[in-house]
Amino acid sequence: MKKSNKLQRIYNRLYKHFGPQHWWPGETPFEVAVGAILTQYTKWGNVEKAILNLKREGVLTAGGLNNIAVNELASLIRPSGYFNIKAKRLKNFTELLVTEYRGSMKKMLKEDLVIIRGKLLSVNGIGPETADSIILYALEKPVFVIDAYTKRVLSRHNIMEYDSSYDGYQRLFYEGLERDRHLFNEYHALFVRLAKEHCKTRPICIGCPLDGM
DNA sequence: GACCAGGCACATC
DNA sequence: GATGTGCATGGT
Repeated sequence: MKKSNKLQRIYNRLYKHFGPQHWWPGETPFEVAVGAILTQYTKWGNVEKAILNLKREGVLTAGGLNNIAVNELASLIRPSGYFNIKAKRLKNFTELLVTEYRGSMKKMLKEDLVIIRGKLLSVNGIGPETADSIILYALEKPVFVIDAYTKRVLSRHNIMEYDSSYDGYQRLFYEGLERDRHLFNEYHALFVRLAKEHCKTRPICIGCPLDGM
């Protein structure tokens, strides 16, 4: 069986088992991008509390975050952890958005995928996973997001060494699948669901729908 | 009360 | 290039 077919078969199995995941939770592209930064090494439930605070204060916009004092922003996002460093990261992202795209995610969306990715990666506090989450889930362009869940599932099932590089993981998907943003969106969300329910921190997966593949 | 969570930058060798 | 460390809250 070719690798490419295997990746597609895994996707088919997961989709049949779990159904569509409706990602990303967020009302606007800007909110999705903010969530991508806040969720760095942090549970989503904590991020939701921070986002609610930003909404309540009416600052969940490019202009809002650009104008608020960094220490005030830090206190609002406190529940998401690492709040001082993340406040700076949100400021850095917003600065890029304002200076390069007049504060508009729609304008950002119009630029070439590779150029956008390079600009995001040049922002202090945005690494490959955060950049790709923004590109896939906020801008709806086809990149595959590699996170701790993706790595755990693929390594548990002997498809990749856990410590392989980010690019190495991505290549696996780019070589094996159609470059389709709907597919990449659903696939990554399904990995998260699978990891949370079956491939937990313990060194084996229990009741995994991928067993026997 | 320990342990973990959807990273990233930076220092050091 | 590999390895180690700081950043911090909230749930289990």
